[in-house]
Amino acid sequence: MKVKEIANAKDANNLKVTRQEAIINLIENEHVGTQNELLKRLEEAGFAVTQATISRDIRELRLVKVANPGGSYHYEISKSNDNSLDSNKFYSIFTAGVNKVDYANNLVVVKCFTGLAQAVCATMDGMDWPGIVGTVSGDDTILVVMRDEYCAMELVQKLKEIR
Amino acid sequence: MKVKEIANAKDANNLKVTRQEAIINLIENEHVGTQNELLKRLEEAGFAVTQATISRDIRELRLVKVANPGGSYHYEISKSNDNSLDSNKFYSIFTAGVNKVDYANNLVVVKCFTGLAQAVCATMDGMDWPGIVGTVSGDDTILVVMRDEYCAMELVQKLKEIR
DNA sequence: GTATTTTATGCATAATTATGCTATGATAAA
DNA sequence: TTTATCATAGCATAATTATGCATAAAATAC
Repeated sequence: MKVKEIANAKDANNLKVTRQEAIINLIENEHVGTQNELLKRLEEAGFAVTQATISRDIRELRLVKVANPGGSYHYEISKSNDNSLDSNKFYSIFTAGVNKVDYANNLVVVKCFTGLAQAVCATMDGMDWPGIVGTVSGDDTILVVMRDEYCAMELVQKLKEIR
Repeated sequence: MKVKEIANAKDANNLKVTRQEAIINLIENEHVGTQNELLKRLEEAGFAVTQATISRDIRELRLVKVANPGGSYHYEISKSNDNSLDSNKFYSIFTAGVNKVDYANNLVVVKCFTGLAQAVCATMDGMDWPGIVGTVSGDDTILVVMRDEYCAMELVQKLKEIR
């Protein structure tokens, strides 16, 4: 295979990717209500595709159309995408960021290295564990409110196993 | 106004509400891919409406259709962090900002849309409710320490009424 | 090299969803 | 009471979105 062909291939491959990136950018920065609107915006940005392609992009990106309070619609990134947090990802963030885990009553305290609490907390929220009523995190500490003391104990046990 | 009329009014009013509750239930428990599918399920559950009505329900409930990894689609509840407070003058900061309220023991956890916890917390502090010992708020969660569990329960009840 | 498979996309159209108009019944006002 | 206003939902249809089929180009296999 010639070098130029490789280049073309990469360009072609990137085309879809960059277009999809552009789509995400667009819907994050303005209210796009229909695929045709998106089509026009993309055209302006130099991406000439048909509505069919955009429909497929939207499926691949798992974008969703949601109602505005006013009655119109706009596309946005599905928040359920963020939930696709596999345990592996959690483990690495957790082991990297957590210093100490303890509990008192129905409260679990997760001590993190400074600045990492937010990240670890977000990851923990994403795991959607049973028994968690809510979480607050500061700079280096996460406070996890559990339904009861037993849940707290269980969680601490689980977390200690991970480390 | 006669008693019967009141009853009818309430029934009529509840019809939409209970139907929408049924819709939420349905989409949470099985994969509903289209509004027609939903229509059939609702029929089975005793709600005879047309697709148009379902479309409107979906708009009101702000449900979204999202792609499954397999290529099909299903409806789900939007986890949209709608921070567009300004767009809706009808709602108070509380209804706009609060997502979920729960408690465990003497702690009340108020889950807010990201970034709104501070604002909501300030509003709550200003209300000067009885039984509140103190509040802490992170990015999206407020932790309210109550005098005791009974107070916590009461507060949660009050907050749920507001929403 | 050629053949085969895969990927991206357009076109036309099917499938799905949203909405203007209207009717009906409830609520509020006069 | 009578009239006006408001909310719900059906019907028909417009608007929007998804997809089967075809094509081209690229990746892979032979």
